[in-house]
Amino acid sequence: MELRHLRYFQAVAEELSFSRAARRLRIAQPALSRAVQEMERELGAQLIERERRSPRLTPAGAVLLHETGLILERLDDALRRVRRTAKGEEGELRLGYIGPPTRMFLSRLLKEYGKRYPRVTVILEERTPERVWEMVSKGRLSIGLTRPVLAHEVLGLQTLLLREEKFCAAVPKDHPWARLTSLPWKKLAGEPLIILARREGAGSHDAIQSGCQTAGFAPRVKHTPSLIGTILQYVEAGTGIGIVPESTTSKHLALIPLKPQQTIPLVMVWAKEGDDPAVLAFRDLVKEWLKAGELWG
Amino acid sequence: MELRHLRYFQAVAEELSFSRAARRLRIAQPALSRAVQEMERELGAQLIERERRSPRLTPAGAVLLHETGLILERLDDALRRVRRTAKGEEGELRLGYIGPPTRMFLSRLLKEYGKRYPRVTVILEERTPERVWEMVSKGRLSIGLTRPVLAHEVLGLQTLLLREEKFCAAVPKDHPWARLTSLPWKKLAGEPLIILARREGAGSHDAIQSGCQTAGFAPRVKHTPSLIGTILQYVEAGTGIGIVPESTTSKHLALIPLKPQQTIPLVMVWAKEGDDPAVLAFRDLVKEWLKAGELWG
DNA sequence: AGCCATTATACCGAACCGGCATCAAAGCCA
DNA sequence: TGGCTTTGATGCCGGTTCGGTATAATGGCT
Repeated sequence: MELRHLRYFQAVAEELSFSRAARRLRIAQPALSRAVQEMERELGAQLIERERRSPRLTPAGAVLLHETGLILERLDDALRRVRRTAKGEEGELRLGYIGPPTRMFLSRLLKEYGKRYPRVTVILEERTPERVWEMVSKGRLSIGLTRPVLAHEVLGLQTLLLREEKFCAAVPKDHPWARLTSLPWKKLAGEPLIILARREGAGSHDAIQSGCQTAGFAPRVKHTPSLIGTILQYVEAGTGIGIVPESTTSKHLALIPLKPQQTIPLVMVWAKEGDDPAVLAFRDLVKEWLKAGELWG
Repeated sequence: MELRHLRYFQAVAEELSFSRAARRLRIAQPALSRAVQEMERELGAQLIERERRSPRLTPAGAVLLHETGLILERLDDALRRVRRTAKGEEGELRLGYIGPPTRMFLSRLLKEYGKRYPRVTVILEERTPERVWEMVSKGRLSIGLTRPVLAHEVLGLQTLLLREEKFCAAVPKDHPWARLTSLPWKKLAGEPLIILARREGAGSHDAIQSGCQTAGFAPRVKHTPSLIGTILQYVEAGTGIGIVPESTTSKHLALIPLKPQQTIPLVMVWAKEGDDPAVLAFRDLVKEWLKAGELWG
């Protein structure tokens, strides 16, 4: 199946006539007949009924016509955007991020960015920390907001530290610990813990493990859901104690910083050789806000 | 530009290597180089930087990769749907309609239809009455809900009368006429009238003209907006008297039927030779509701 | 510096695409 | 009803193009 087939089919389906469509496409009619036949063979479906004088669309043909229109239109639009991007007339910023720790500033940041650079289309992709790294290094994302991962200086990637976050214990508001201003790790020994699944953030998971080890005990992990929100649900249900970064927010729970401080960084990451002005501008905006302390309010 | 180019580019951009991509595509590497070069020439834009050992995407290339993924995915999906439609495993109902007079029943009707035939995808297209006819006759729509137009039996189209609507004068609730239960056309002589633009519904427009002519005067038309809603706005602002079909609803206005009755039909229209089960089912549902009086509540 | 891997170029054969000529079928008209 | 016209399908041919092999050029790595 090639675009040629789609374009030819579209012409025939719109004109409801092979010969008229052929004239419109400036090719001979037999070529059209053959192209449509090829499509029908490949799809194993009749697209056009030709019994009568003027052909009619089958239901399948009607579906295809509709989709074809959208696809060709979309392609046209895409190629136009590519050309304009190459000329620097517009840009695209593909931003990958991890949800919870960016919630505090991301929407504000994007609003400001959109105001300053209205011709840049922003594409958001929420992924796991590792996936963000991988996609940035492959050029699928232009910028990532994520956790550091094990071996990352390897590839031509650069990073900027946005914040060091402390870990907190999350407990119900009526829990005996709820009023504490800090909590030693060793108090968690034996408690049922709820922490993020390792595949959703190896850094976070491992930092917690190491916090416990330093305090001299092995954590009793009860659940490892994939979303921070799910951790909070478990805690609210009284299933155990959640361990979350301090940027987490919750109405019904108390967050108590753990001591000694075990932190996990939030970083911005990008490809070293990026000369995309849209990306440069975003990096600069983040640096500006970081200096002014506006990122964290 | 052909799909081949898009597929090839996608492979290269994903692998970030011509030779690896070539292996994945089971073609030789030079063919790939050529195909990408062709694209770059056609677009007048560099997509991939090849200076270093491993190629990198330019901003334009990144935009194209993103769009390519969506387009190819969409195409895949479309072909799958076409195949399934041909086998009768799923269906598509492309329904064209005019907004205001269908508002009373359309959402209820579609809900019921969706419940009875969950495998049918419904595609809605709101258009002008003429456009609905045209699209049905060309097979772009499977069913139309619209006004009759001048010469329509010509094509192989069939119709079903859903309703004869009277015309009403729309006035503010505090207007002297607001309490009347009917209003003779001739009272409108000299009044500033607000009626729908002719291109949005020649039938409606002409029926109003003929109502005035029969009453022996030429209407003083003040505005002809393209939307019924706009007519209501004008009337609320005290700009004049609106003429609308009785199916119009408004909180702030009074609608007074005009006498002698000048009516405009609402019809369902479809292609005579339609054997699409999804369309058949819809027609039957409408007939059923029409008989039971459920269409108009 | 030399080797290896990767991409670009040159050339060639084969496949494919489109054009022409022709055929079969269906409407249109007298 | 029978010829005329129009439309889509089929067969065949020539030219373009697509992909493969061989090879050159380039850059990274040891």
